Amino acid sequence: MPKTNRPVSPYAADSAIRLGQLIRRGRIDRHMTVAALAERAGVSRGLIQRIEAGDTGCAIGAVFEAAAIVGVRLFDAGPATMSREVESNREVMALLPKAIRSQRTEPNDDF
Amino acid sequence: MPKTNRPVSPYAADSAIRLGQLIRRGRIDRHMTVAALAERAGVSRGLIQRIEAGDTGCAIGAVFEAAAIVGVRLFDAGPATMSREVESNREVMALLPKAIRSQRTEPNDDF
DNA sequence: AATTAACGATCCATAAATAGATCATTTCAG
DNA sequence: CTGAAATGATCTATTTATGGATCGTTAATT
Repeated sequence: MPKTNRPVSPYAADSAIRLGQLIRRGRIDRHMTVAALAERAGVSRGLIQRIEAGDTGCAIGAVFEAAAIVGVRLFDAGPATMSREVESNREVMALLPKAIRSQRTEPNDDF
Repeated sequence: MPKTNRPVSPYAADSAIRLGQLIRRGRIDRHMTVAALAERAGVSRGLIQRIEAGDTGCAIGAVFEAAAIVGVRLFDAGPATMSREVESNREVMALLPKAIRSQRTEPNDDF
């Protein structure tokens, strides 16, 4: 349990917990100790524990690093294709409007 | 560009950038300004900018919160099913070994 | 083309995350 | 069953992220 926590929605909190589960599972499947994963990720043992617990305060870089090491696939792209995915999407991004003007109809809460 | 950055692997860095792209795209599709998203997520405007830029230092809770608001689907589970996904996986987790003993073949960093 | 909101970047003070050490407990191997 | 190792938890010092303000630039609308 983290010392303190900023308020987050249930979906965001659950997403962090889910990712923590995937990381823990991947680590155990690979017969790695928490300490071993921490060392390879370049972080402390305590941070790995918080990551696996789904602490929403952890830096996303540390979490993704741990995920990568234990083989958790992010956003339907493996290590080989993630870079290309990002690159090809830059073109798409370039076509989007650079600034949003009208708030139009009240922000959609439907999801 | 973030002030400072802890070293992360290309895959982790690209993953953060990819998620930032998805969030930015979702925000623009919904005609939301950066400021509007920031307010709804309960964070500062500057943080949203860093999130969309793929800054690996951002708290994962803030990133997932922004993702949720603009409708980015995480780990193949929408808001309705994420909670159940986590819950049903607790049983699976319970079956895994609680501690890892043998390093098996010492983490061979031979290459 | 002019207007003005949105954006991106930077600086500083403050709040928060992280590292590192330590201790108790659990759990696996012999 | 026993011993050693892994885990989980907690504490403090330090590093770092974040909020909030500001400024120049960009770009959408008229």
